[in-house]
Amino acid sequence: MSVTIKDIAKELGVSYSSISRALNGKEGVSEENRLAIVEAAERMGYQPNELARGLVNKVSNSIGVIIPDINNPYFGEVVKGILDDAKEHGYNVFLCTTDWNVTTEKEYYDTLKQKRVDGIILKPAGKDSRVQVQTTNTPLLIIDPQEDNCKNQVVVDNEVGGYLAAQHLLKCGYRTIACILGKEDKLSSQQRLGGVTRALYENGLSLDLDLVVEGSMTIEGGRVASEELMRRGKPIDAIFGINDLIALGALQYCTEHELKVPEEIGVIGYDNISYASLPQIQLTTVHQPKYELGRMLFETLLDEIQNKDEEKSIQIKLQPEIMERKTTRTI
Amino acid sequence: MSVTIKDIAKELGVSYSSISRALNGKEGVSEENRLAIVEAAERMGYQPNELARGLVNKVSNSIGVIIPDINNPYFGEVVKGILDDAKEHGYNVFLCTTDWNVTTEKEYYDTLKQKRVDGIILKPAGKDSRVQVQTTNTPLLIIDPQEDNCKNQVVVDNEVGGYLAAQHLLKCGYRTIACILGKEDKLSSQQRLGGVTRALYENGLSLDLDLVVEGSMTIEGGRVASEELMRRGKPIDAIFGINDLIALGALQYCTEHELKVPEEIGVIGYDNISYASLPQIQLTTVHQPKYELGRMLFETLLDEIQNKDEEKSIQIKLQPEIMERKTTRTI
DNA sequence: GCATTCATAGAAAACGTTTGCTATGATAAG
DNA sequence: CTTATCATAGCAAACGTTTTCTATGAATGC
Repeated sequence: MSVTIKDIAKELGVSYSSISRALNGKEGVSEENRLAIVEAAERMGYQPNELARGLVNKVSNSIGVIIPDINNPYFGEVVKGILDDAKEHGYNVFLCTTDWNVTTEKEYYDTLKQKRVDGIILKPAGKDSRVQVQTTNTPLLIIDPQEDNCKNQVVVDNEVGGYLAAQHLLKCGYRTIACILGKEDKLSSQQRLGGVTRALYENGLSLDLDLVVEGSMTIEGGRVASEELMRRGKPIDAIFGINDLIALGALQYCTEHELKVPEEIGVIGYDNISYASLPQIQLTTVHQPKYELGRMLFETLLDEIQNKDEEKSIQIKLQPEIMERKTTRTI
Repeated sequence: MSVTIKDIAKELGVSYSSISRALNGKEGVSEENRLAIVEAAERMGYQPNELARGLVNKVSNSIGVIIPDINNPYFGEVVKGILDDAKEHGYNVFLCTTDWNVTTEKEYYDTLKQKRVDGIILKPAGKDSRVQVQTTNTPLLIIDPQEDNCKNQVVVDNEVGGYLAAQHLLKCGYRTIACILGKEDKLSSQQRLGGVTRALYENGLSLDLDLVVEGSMTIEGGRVASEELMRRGKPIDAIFGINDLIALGALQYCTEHELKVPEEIGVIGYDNISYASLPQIQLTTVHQPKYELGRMLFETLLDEIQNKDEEKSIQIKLQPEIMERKTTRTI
């Protein structure tokens, strides 16, 4: 079908080893021949077959990215970071979305390995993710890893993020803080909740577990969880949504029930997705450097791909920061 | 490194053709052997090398998707549709984003072809997209194609969408309509503008070209374009943003300049991204069936992949619909 | 003028599959 | 009992590259 190295060889009457050498810039081919070869390749529209190259080189120059939800802007931006960095290094990326389903995750994981990707970046779909880190010889980089025993790690500090959120709410004068955790991402939720607890503790307060609920990590999930929260009948000063979508849902609940934000109730989110800064929204939130995270994830994975055997371990911890806007009162 | 068909063959003392046949469910291998083979493959953790399979079968079971911007929720949802449908058919997808840059587009296009993807879905990065449709033997499906001469086509009717938008504004009593087109996507912009013109014409009005500006297809782009529009000093009843992001930017401009929406000025968008329905936003817009579009795009591409030679042509036209919300007044 | 070095170029094996062809042995048909 | 049929299984080529090894001839050194 398409033109191969052999076609060029036939055309020029040289061996195909020479073609390969010329096109890959290796030595062992005269300048004269090299010129003729690249000219012919150009003219004939030769495009190297990466399947064949991959087979012999044991390298595919592609990676897989498995995330729960591409329509959550948080992942959108992380993916964009990965994509840009990957392109700069000559890699293509297979995008896979799991909808927080561990079975789907495993299926994608297996097909990616069969495609012989050089590495995989994975945000686990659940606590009981079936993907075994140790089993694999394909480098695997986990986003928000469960254990600290991962060789390489790039994270945005969840505990600090939770701490910052609670600290800010307290500073604004909110006392009783409710939290809506993400039922799909219990690990991050717990880490952030840990930070909240610490902030409360430092201020002589403690977390009321009746005010901690779980919701789906979507706008609708946040709205539903807010209902659940209010149904418990306890007074609430402020709501901490474990991500901006949930916080947006809480905001929606407040609008629908004519609760004045930020006067009667404060709302804070997490992630700082772009819509949080719209003038109509102005959601106070905890900023995560999403795009940078994406880039660092790829850089780290690449390092692992290139130095597979080395024992070096990379541990990068990015810092979240508070974005004060209009859904929390200013004192 | 990883276990191959030959390893299994050695383990069981059979030829590797038998392994291949057994694992692919082909006939020519006894039931007894088949059982032993699948058992051994399972036990040894065999994972077929898709690079090798692809090389001989001339099929990679992967496609490429080239879009301008994954963080525009419109593309996010289209991609999700493609992803889901692709998965159901055993395909993986390479995601590529161009940032509306035709050079980047061409680079991605070439590497995808080198990766021997079975097909490509492409939203052109610009009018002078360097990707030649005819040159290729890799099936290529264009989103919003320029010419009508494409063999296969799946579109959401842009002309009708523009018509619906203008029709709605007129129905609400807005007369002088300004349009913010997308400078990156002139083609869709023009098609939608055509619909606007028709609606105006049918109502005895005509389009004032002084009220047509171009902006970047982002929220900020919409805000900037609104400034430009207002600077022209002509009275404006309503603004039609060529996508929701631009409309959101226009809305932002209105908020900042204390223009009352929808009383003093109406705003309508296009796409119906999920954020448009937030209670704080309530953007009137033209709905596009994005997810369904994604699925149909893949279905159509798949058809082209499987019946490459057939002369059959697929033409699917999906219909947009108006979503009345709060940024246009009700009469 | 001969031996040595060196750059260039070709032959062939390898990567991990699939598949057409051939060989084997058993069974069925005459 | 011989021949034809058939299911099973192995061999080897092919897919399009890269790379090691070897061969060739020119240039160099003595």
